[in-house]
Amino acid sequence: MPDSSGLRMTQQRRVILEELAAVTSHPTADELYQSVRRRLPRISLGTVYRNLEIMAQKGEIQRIGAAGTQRRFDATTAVHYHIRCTTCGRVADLSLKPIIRLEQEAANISGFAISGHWVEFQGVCPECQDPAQA
Amino acid sequence: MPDSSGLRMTQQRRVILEELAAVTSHPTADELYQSVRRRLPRISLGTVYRNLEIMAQKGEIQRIGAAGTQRRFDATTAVHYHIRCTTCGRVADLSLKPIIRLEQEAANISGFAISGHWVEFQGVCPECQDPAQA
DNA sequence: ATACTTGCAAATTTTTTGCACTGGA
DNA sequence: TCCAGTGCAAAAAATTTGCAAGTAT
Repeated sequence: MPDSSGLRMTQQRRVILEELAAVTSHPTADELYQSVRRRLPRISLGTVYRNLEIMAQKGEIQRIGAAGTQRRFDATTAVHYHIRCTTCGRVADLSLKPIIRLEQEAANISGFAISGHWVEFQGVCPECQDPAQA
Repeated sequence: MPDSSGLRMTQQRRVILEELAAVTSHPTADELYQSVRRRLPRISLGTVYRNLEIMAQKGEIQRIGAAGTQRRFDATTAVHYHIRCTTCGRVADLSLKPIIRLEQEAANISGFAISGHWVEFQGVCPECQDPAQA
């Protein structure tokens, strides 16, 4: 049978992807819904959830670890590192060269077929370290 | 002074901590509730949530990234690495020597006061790679 | 045309909270 | 004592799902 991926590039899917790619803030499904809504007022939150889930499954986007309570997403599937402020909860990207070698090591130890990895640093951001300055 | 935290070691807190320390499965609040319940039948789910939250805040336990939908916890606060099967969702510990040097680098780049970091590898576990064998 | 997708709404699941009572230090 | 902590229950938040209608391919 033809067409194994079976995914269609609908307007909703495209806009969700575009909005996600446009920010570096690792939005939650609801945050994304709010911004997508400005372009597609009739889109539903359910559709956003469904698409994020499907695309994450297909590896087109990345589901990142819980910074807080909610699930967050990232359009950059390439391995990259995050840093989270334990005080204000902000999550930022960190331009640190990923250590791919680690994946080989992890594969050897675990027997898993490694597809990627991600790293999150925890700490207190400059603003929260010095409240007066903020 | 000895204890500025103001935390009391209640029976509930102690049992939650013990049960969490007894497993390596990084349970969700509800899973933990189920096991704590066997020892303290009258404990409430709310209490489990409250304690996990408080202890995570105090750094006595670790809140780990969303492996799936729910928040998960880990009694080991030392930096250690996880590996998650993208097929079955299982999360396991990985005995890989943590690269503390990374924290220094991250601190230099970001200006954050780094308190820790964690790494999660994604991949397919041996069982899921070969279903017939499992 | 076919069957993947959507919007809507209801249902679930997960987490938080108010409150009066309890128990640890 | 006295206030952090608890159980309970209700509320809020987050996520999923059934279904009829819409639309990429």
